[in-house]
Amino acid sequence: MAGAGGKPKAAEGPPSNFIRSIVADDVRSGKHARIVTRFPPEPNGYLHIGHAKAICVDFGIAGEFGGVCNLRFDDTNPAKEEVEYVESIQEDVRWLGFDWGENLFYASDYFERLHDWAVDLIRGGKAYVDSLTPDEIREYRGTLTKAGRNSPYRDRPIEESLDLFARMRAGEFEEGTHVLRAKIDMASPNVNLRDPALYRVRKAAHHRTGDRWCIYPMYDYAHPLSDAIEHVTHSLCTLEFADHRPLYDWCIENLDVPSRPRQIEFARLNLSYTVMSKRRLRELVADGLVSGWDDPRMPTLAGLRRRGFTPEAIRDFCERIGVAKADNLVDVALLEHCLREDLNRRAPRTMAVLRPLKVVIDNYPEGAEEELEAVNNPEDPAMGKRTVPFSRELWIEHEDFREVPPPKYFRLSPGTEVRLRWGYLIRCTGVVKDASGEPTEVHCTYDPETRGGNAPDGRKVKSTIHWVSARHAVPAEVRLYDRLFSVEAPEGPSWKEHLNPNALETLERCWIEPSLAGAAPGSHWQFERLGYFVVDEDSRSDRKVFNRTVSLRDTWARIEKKGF
RNA sequence: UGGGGUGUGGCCAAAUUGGUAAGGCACCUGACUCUGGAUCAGGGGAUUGUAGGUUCGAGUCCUACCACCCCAGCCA
Repeated sequence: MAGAGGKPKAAEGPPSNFIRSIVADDVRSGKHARIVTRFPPEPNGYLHIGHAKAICVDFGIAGEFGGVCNLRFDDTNPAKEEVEYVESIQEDVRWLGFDWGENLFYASDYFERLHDWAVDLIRGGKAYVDSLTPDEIREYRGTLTKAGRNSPYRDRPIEESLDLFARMRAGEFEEGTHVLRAKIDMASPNVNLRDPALYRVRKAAHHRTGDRWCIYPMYDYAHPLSDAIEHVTHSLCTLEFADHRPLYDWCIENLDVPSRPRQIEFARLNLSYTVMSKRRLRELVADGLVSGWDDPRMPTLAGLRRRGFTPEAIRDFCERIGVAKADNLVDVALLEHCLREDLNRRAPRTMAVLRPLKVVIDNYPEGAEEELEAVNNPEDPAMGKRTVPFSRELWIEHEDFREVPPPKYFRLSPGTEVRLRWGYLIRCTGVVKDASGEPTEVHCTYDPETRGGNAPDGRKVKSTIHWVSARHAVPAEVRLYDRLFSVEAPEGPSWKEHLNPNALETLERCWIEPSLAGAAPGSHWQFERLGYFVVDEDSRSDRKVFNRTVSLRDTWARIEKKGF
């Protein structure tokens, strides 16, 4: 309780945004008894983190106001859609942490009703069958600055349109010969209103309706009506559909629909150092530039999941970026921050050596070994302790030794003493090098009095390094991932030239501590001082593969970068 | 040159009816530390696209201008 006179603390809660305000107003005014939104993916590709933003907005708003969010597949174009995608999309939305309950729908569920409404439009003189060719239609449409002209078929008798439309449905016409158009205004400054197509002939098998239909509704017609059928109150979509809103409203106003949804547009997410369009992601997959939709370098949810991202981190990210109407390019560093914050809490710490360098502790008895106690997560004592084996020969990280240490380098070098994490203090006494001068073996002595890491005489050491006992180490493969592109905003026709060639580095000869031998695929671990890693599905029981999800913040890397 | 949308510190993004620029990320410094991790404390940085105007007072209102994004699929 705040003391008398204490200033009221600003209410913590989701940051305000314009959509939340609109919905809150509508709830307050009693306009809607219950809020309904929908997430309407087209099953023609995998979901990416841009979709995650939309999902969080759609489900988030509904959830906040005690409403529901439907998952509705916008499957009105059989030529591009596949069941593989409807399945992956459901998996990804569920993985992200959202539940549509019983509300799984398909626009194709409404084809019959949509068709009947189209007939109503024709009967009312509000739509007509056009028999111009696609090229002619384009020509008649005019340009952005010049009005279009009416099709010669625009005023054909209603009965004739009705007959033609019925025959389109019956499959009597080939694709491109006839199309049903709304009769609106060929001179509209908004080209979307220049008698937009409502139905086209498509003789392709649909993944749900098979070959029952020869005509398919266009997005601009199917979407508002599907929303109305589902009693969606707020139809949230991205900015590029703002120009379509008048058409969205036209459909609703000209038909006897069961409810009046409202479309609201917000800016889509752009992330630095990656691409976000399905077209480009599909191209990366098709060209073999990545291993698939779930390549850990991809911004797809499947890729991020395999990379080791958690749904919690992604949701947190989506909340932090906000919702507005300005074009944006969000720094991927924010995503990484959210990830580290989540993984720091949940990932047990372990030790793994990625680029091994042998250390021999000369004064440690040959053949001896012992178990050292290690804390699993200093952030969470409940995660307990484990034991790690120690012996005379160890692997340490190659970069943790420098024969000639640069300024401010605190790690091992001839004469210096460091702490082995959870182990002893060791002092470097010598180094063995190969013909090219590369260190191959470092010799040290240990101080038996420092077991566990502390010196009885209180002397301090400037650095603690990780290690793995050579005799006990388990071999593993580690895949180091980095950002997919080397430029912030890969654009233009040559966008693929900016792919980061170092986005994947595979290390085949890594050593992990024995406790990691049974790590389950998908489990998250911190390799101390290195980063967060996840067990990849490519792992076999005798050979684990780890993906680096994200590195730890590396102050030394920054010092070093500035220093030289 | 038509229509729609947007412009707030490097990147996102708030700001009840105009009242005197939140917060996060990034960056820098210090403290602490058996991860150069985490954590904590502090700091730099905005004439709110520009120019005018209204007002005691404008990011919020008015005018003009500039910049950027989207639209001419029988894609979504």
